[in-house]
Amino acid sequence: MRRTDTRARLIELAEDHLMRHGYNGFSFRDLAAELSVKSSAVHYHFPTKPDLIVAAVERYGQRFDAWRQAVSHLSEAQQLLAYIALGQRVVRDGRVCALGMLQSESATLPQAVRVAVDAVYRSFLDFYSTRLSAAREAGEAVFVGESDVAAEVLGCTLIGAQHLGRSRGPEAYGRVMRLQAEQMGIRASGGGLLQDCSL
Amino acid sequence: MRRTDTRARLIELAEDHLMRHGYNGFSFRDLAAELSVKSSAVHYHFPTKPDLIVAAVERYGQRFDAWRQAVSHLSEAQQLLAYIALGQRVVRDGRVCALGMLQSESATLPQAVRVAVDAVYRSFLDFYSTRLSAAREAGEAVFVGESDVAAEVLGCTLIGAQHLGRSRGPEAYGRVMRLQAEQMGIRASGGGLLQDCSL
DNA sequence: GTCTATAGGGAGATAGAC
DNA sequence: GTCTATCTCCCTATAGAC
Repeated sequence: MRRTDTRARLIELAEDHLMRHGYNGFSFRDLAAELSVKSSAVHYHFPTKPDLIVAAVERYGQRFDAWRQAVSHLSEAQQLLAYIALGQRVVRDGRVCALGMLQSESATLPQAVRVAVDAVYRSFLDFYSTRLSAAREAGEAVFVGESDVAAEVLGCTLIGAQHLGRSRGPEAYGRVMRLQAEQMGIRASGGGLLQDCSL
Repeated sequence: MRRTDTRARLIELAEDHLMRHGYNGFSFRDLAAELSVKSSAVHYHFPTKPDLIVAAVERYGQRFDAWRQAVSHLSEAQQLLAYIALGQRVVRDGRVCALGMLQSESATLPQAVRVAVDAVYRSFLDFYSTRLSAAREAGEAVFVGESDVAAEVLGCTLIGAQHLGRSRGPEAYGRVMRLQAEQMGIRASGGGLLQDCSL
């Protein structure tokens, strides 16, 4: 059977496997089986595994950029809370942020993948940092020091909470992030349901 | 060559590999080579890989208990700061808390290992929780809500910061944990060098 | 306790037919 | 674009000699 969208499907599938089992937790054969093709067909589209993963990570970054765009109409604090809520849905789905997964595997990753992860990580940090900074000025957040560092703190806690949430239930993620948000004085002033900002 | 301490050495080695590359990041052959024996000798001491890892995790818990004992003379806040400082030395050494590593792999772990990790995790959480609670009463910490949840927050941030520290340098760990400690109002009142509490 | 030898399987990757 | 077939390597694990 001749298909034209295998390449795109592979990137999607790879992203999902990455978030569930990490770089070393799945093989080309696994992906191939789910698309009812052989692993050699996968190698046709992506000669090596790093090639595929880099593509998946880059797409992950693009999707995040799209998400940022989609929630940009919300208040600063609401955008942060929306991302935290998004993180919980990911955990409920048995997954973890792809960057968090890859970061924990960083010592066993091909260099090309590490580089790609690093680039996308900057996007995420930029989001946290700019929102936190603006939120503080708008009186929607209270924290000390540079917003860049506060952004790192928030990111670390979120990743840690996702790992925790997978082994001890999604409620653990909720508990942790709720308190952390409170500690950073993140308060939504505008109202509105965060559940609406999925994607 | 006939040895009597291979079993103990294997547990030590396994712990180290666990902290560097995780459960799926090393093999019996790797350990065997480092002890200049064959992998079948490893299987003699530990029939299966989960057997070895469970033993390593349990020993990790025992070492942590010993560490708690060793720092118990310090003030509550100092004990917390000592653990945070210990975490940075681990990162400088290219490693990560074994529990943090295993937690991120949780989806691909044999059940026996997950159970062992869970048990030891409770030790760590108990440490955070009791120290935070006592520190708050002693005016050495300021945070809202239950100390159990604050403990989870601190633990998540620390694990996340260790992963971050490995991919972006140990200073990142320091930045993050310094701010997080500050946010939780953790202040050492007694003085004294934290560097002394290595173990 | 450790060895050699080996079974049985899965990984990433390639060659050449269709 | 996808297939079959195959290579090479590494993994966990076992049997039986020393």
